Amino acid sequence: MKITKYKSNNCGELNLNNINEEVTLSGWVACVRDLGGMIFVELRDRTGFFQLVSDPQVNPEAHKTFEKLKTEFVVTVRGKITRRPEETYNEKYATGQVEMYPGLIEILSEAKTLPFMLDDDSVSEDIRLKYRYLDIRREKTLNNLILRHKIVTATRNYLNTQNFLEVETPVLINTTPEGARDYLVPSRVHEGKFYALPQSPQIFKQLLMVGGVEKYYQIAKCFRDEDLRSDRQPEFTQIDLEMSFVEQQDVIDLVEGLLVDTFKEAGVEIKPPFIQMTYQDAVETYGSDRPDTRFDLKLFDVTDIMQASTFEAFKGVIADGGTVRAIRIPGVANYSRKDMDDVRSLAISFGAKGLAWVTYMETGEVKSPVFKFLTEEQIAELQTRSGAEKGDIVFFVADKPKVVFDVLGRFRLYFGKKLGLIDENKHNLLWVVDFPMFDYSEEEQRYMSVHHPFTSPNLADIDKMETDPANCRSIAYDIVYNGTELGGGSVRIHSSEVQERVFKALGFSEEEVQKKFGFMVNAFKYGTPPHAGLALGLDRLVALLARTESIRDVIAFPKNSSAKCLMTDAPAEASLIQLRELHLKSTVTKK
RNA sequence: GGGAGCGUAGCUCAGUUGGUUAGAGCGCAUGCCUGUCACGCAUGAGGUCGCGAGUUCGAGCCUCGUCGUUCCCGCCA
Repeated sequence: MKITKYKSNNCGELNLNNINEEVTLSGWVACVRDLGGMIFVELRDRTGFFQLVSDPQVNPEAHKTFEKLKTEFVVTVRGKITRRPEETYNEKYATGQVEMYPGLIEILSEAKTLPFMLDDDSVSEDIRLKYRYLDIRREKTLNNLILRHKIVTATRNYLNTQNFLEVETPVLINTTPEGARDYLVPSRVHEGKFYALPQSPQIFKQLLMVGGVEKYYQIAKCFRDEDLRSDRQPEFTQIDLEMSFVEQQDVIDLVEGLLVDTFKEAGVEIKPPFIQMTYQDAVETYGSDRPDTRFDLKLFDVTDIMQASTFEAFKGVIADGGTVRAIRIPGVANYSRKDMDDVRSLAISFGAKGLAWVTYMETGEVKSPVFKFLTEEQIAELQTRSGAEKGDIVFFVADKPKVVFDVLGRFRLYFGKKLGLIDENKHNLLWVVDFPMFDYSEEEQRYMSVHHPFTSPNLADIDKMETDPANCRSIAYDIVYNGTELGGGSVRIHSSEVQERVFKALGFSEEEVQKKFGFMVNAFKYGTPPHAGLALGLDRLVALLARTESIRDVIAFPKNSSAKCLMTDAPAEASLIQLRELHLKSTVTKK
């Protein structure tokens, strides 16, 4: 390291190899142990802890300063590294065999008593966020930032080696017609007009492909004005990349290599190629487009059995285009009536209209409210198909396919967690491919893009865009890690004709297309390479590798769950002068 | 927008059926203590029980409202 006036070495890097070296250290006083005579001080910097000792008989001058020290004072010390008496070695610290009797000590900055103790892991998050600069002094928070840095560095190294160019795209752009709510920025120069902050650099990175960049990446800030969750912040970071002259598999190969390198930074070894599962398989088997395959509990189809039964409720659902699926939950046959009521409420809260079940009691008895509608053969077939054993319950949901898969998928996760079936040491990565192109929105009464409007349809399904949009597949893919969507991407449309057909299928008029995407459609008329790309959620990736629940833990200065910064109090009111300059008038009435 | 949980000392929490002066640990202050490393010992300071209203002879505790915070649903191409 470069030697400065304040530092010749880092605290955490000293050991027996440095004995007798004269060093200068600076840092924070983590702890003072005043024994009356001797005083022990733990000095902390980014790298770790180092013990200072003061003895009034060794150095009375320095000792006077030591007596003034309090927690979190910033000090600089100079002295010789010495070996601790062997019986006082501290195995807990890397520097536990050495210490220093400083010849010189200077207090660089005093500190008030902190509002919370740095070694207390149970301090509530709002206090840590209010004093985030103190929270960052905590080893855990700092380590998360260090891990994030390592992952970003590994990403840059990997992509640079693969000949990618890192290109910045603008932050002040136009609003995005599809997708999330935009953050708007009023224009001072253009009265009544607004920029928006990007939800992603999507259009720009595609235009970089038109521009011949061929391989682009960016550690890109993205903004979405939607309600927050522990894994969602209003501003977040994507590892965004795009490549020309490639197909889906080329992107997958590249990203698998990237993930190997980034996971390595967290000490996790993963081995591509990862499983590729179709969207349809994922949804039918796991009830989710981001299946957690760390545990089994697969859904299965019983539509045919119920169709052949005399259970009119289920038969009606099936006649209306519905389906009946089931899941076997092991070891819950002893559930009380109340437990079962809770499970039923859970199903209803997940969107089911009702819940049916078969209980395989420990005694061997098999009970179900639906047995009266079934023949012996059908009951036997149910057991064969479910593989149910004594102690299990098989749950059924009948509804529109979307509802059934969603409910049973959530059931699967709920019981997976509750019954402790999830092996936390697994690192299951998989690709979900063949996403549908469109999804019908009841609210908007039209088809919407499942991915985004620039996603290429599967060439085999291209004419379904007009004839059967619901069954038109796209060339879109998601990377899923332990049941979390880490990122996704697609092969993009590179033909302006196909792009116009997609816009039409989405219900955009020609005027709308010209107005919103005219520049893009035009750009594509000047020679566009086939291209594809993907974006990874950096915050989620780091949070998962740091084994923390919330992405706030891996962001230096995050917003709380109501999108507020507890440290700076942003967002805040703007002055009337500012508003006037921006041609804005608040509609909020003051209380 | 909806649902649930939480809010008592600087921090983390306890507080019985509504009943006298609201407690603990840590931190902080002062004193003692020469090999500590969660140093130890002693003494002490520290409270708008989030805020407002209501019920009651009496509210930290019950009711309503409100604010803050967390999680979930909706939302997040």
